[in-house]
Amino acid sequence: MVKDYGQFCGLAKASSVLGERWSLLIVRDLSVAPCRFKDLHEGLPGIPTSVLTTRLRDLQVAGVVTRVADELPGGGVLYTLTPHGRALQPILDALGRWGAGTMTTPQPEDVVTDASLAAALRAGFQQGATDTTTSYVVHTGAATAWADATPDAITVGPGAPDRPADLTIHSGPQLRAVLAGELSPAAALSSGAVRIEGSPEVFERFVRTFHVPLTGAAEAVSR
Amino acid sequence: MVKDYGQFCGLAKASSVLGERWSLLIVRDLSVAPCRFKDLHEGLPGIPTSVLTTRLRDLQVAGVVTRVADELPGGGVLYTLTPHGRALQPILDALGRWGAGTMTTPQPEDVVTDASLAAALRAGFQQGATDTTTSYVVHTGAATAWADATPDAITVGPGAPDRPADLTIHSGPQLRAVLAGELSPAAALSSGAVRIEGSPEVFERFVRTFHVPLTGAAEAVSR
DNA sequence: CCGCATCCGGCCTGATACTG
DNA sequence: CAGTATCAGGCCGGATGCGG
Repeated sequence: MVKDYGQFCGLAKASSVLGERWSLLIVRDLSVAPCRFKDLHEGLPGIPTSVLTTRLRDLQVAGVVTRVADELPGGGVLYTLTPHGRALQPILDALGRWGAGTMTTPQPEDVVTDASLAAALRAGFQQGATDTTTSYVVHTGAATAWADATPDAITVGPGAPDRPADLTIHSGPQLRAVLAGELSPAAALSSGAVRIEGSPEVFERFVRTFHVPLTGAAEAVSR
Repeated sequence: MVKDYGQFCGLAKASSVLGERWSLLIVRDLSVAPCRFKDLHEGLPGIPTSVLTTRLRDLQVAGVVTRVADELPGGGVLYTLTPHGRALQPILDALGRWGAGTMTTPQPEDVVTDASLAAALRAGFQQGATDTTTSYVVHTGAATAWADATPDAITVGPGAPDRPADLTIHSGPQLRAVLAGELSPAAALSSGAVRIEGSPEVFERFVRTFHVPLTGAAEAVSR
C-alpha cells in the first residue's frame, strides 16, 4: 500500500510510514489527545479529507493508529495511538525541538493550533528545572493548551482545563522569544507582550521549565 | 521553495524540511560520511538524479547540508552535514530503532547499503554494555561497514577499513534476528548463518553491544 | 452533522536520455 | 562526475456529494 524504499533499514521503513505529507502532524495531534476525524481535520488546516482518510488507514496498517467507536454522547469514531505509535512521542518531541531551533518570527500565514501548542510545551519541558509542581494554561493567538509540570514529568493537553491553573498566560508569538531566552520574562511582562494571571515569579519558573533555545542554523547557499 | 504546513510549530517546520521523499535517507547517508553526488546516487537505489539534485538544494537552503569542492585527487563535489544537520543524528538513530522494531525478514527486493548498515550499527549501540574497546567489520549481503566501540562511544563508517579488525562478521539477513535476541549467537554460528573471523566470545560481545529488540507492533485493521 | 468516497487540475515523482 | 531535459503516471489539494 505505502511506497517503500526497497532497503532493509529501520530508518527507511520508518520513513515510508511517517514520511508522507501530513503523517507526522497527524501523529503529533494524536500524541496529545485522541481525536475524531473532525478534530484532526480542523487541527490540520489545508489537509484534504481524502488525504486524511488515506493517512489514517495507512497508519492503521502500520500499527501506529487504532480506530475505535467513541463512547461519548454523539458517537462518532475516535482515533488513538497504539503503544507502537506512542513510542514515537519522544522522537517527535526531539524533532520538534530541532525544528523550533530555527523558528523566530512566524510567517504571516502561520497559525498555532491547540495540539501543536500542547506538543510544543511537552517538547520544551526541562526535567529537573524546578522542584515544585505547577499547573499552567497558555493562550497564544487562537490556541489554548494546558500543562501540569512536576519536577520530573509533564502532562499536557489541548484546550482549556476545567480547574483553574496556578498560572494563566496570554501571549502572541513573542512567547517564542521568551522561551528562547531572547526576551526576558520581566521585559515581556512590562512591555505588554505577555499578560499573566498569577505571580511574575511563577512566570519566571514557567520560562525556566519550558526552554527551547535557538540554534540558528540557516547558512549561506553557494549555488 | 519547499512546501510548508502554515503552522508555527517546530515539528511542522522539521517535517517540511525532512518529510519529502528521500530526504531522511540522504541525511542518513551524509551522517555516516561525506558523500559525492555519485555516492548518494548509488546508495539510494531508485532515486532519480533530478530528485537528488532538488533535495540537496532544498537541504542546503534549510541549512542542513553544505556543498564543498572535494580536495582529494579527481576533484568533484562533496556534500557534508552542517552542525545543524549533525544535530539530527541522535534523532535519526532513534527513528531507525523505532522502524527496526517491526523488521524481521527482508522483502525479496530489500537491499542493504554500506551507509544504512553503518547507521544501523550506530543506532543499535548500547552505551555501557561492555567495558572494552573493540573494532568490528560487518559484511551482510553486498554491504560492508566498520565500527569502533569503546565503553561509551561508537564510531562507524561505510565500507571496509584499512586496518584489520578485532572481529570480522560475514552474515546474511539472519544477523537481524541475532541482534534482536531471536537467535542466539552460538546457534547462529553453529548453523552457519553467521561466519566470523575472530573469537566467538567477541561475537557475543558484539551482540550485547549492538542490540535492537523487536517491538512487534503490527496490529489488526478494523476497516 | 460526521466520516468518508469521488472527481478533477496541477505538481511532483520516477525513468530515461543527454550534456558540460 | 555532476548534474539538466523531457515526459508519462501518480499523488496531492480542493470541491462536491452521499449514507448513517
